[in-house]
Amino acid sequence: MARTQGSHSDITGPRVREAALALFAQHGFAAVSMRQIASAVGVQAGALYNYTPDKQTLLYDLMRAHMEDLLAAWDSQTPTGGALGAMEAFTRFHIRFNTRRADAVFVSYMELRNLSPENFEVIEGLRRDYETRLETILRQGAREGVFAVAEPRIASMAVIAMLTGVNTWFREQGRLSLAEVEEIYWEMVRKSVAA
Amino acid sequence: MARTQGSHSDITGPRVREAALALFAQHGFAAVSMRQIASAVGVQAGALYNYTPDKQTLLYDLMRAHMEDLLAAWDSQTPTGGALGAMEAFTRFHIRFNTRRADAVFVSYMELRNLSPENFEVIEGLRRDYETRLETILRQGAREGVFAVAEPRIASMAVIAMLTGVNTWFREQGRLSLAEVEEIYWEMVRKSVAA
DNA sequence: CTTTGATTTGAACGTGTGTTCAGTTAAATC
DNA sequence: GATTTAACTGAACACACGTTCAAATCAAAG
Repeated sequence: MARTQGSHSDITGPRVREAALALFAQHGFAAVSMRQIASAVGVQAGALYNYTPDKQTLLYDLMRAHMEDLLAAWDSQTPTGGALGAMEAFTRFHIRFNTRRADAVFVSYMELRNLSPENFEVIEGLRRDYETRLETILRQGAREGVFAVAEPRIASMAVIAMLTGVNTWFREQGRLSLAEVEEIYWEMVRKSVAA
Repeated sequence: MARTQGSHSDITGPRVREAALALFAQHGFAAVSMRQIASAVGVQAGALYNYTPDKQTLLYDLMRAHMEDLLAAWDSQTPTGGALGAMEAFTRFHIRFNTRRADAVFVSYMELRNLSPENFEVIEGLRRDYETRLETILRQGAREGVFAVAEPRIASMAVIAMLTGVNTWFREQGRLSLAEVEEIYWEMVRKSVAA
């Protein structure tokens, strides 16, 4: 045998995904060609097919990886302080995680309609899983008497929509630091679900 | 002279815009061809160029019309009851207006990157105008002592993000009526900015 | 140094793109 | 009914698309 499995592959594979993510975020999935991605990586278009069976699967893999990272990152935390503590942890986690991966967040939201029905179901399921994490906190808080939410499922979607909105305007070099942004949003979130 | 200006034109023009809006919302601007739009209207692709100079301008006109409708509809209201009354009016207005024009809202948010720089500036300006309407209410409420918001501009974006999120899950035939949805969101919004 | 096979190239495939325009159609005016 | 002209067709333009694959390349193993 010659050449251990994946020598350039170990480098090119990630670079393909990085370039695709950045380009998809900037121009949209449909507006980006395989040749553009290849050019950003520094290979010919044909070489991409060593790393993905097709363009659609490349998108799907990016989105699935992002959603699984998100869930794994949250699940690796163990918030203390009851429902209120969990709520604060979730708020700060969501803002921090999402602002650091703006491209992946953007693509995972904007390009859902470019997924095949089966792939869409998987991604949508992961999104629902994430929402359920927050819904569980809200229900727990209602039992504890610290939250008053008429519809925990809808409240969880409302809070997530509000927090994800940070990505549309936040810039690392802007007037407000990430810590300040967390503070502002945590205050609003806290009050919005408070008993 | 023969034929008053625009006979079929009066009918075909709006139909082109309707078809384009629906298709852009469903598949995305870049993924929709002029031939698809023409086919939905029942004409050949060439005929579309009687109604738009090019595909890009068709998108721009749809987005501008939507944003101007939004601003005009809000400005035609004259809320009473001080800042709190205005806030409630804004919340209910935004939900009602946006759920009824889901396609236009979706396109106006998702396809910003497909606008030319000049066109983008115009649409972004209209969006800022709308946010400023809400920001003004928040500042007024702070003066009145009924609201406590550290950053009115950011709070306005947070509230709008939360309210626009309704569009991602609300269905006319769903479990909750629009009135119930308004109620749930108004309670959350009210508390989130309350003093 | 030769062998091996993973990796990449480069050209080709059929199909679709936005846009243009000479020519056709048909409705409204005189 | 003849005339006018807005509205539309249908074909063409040059170019770009995703994907395939035989051939070339080249780093590591023997």
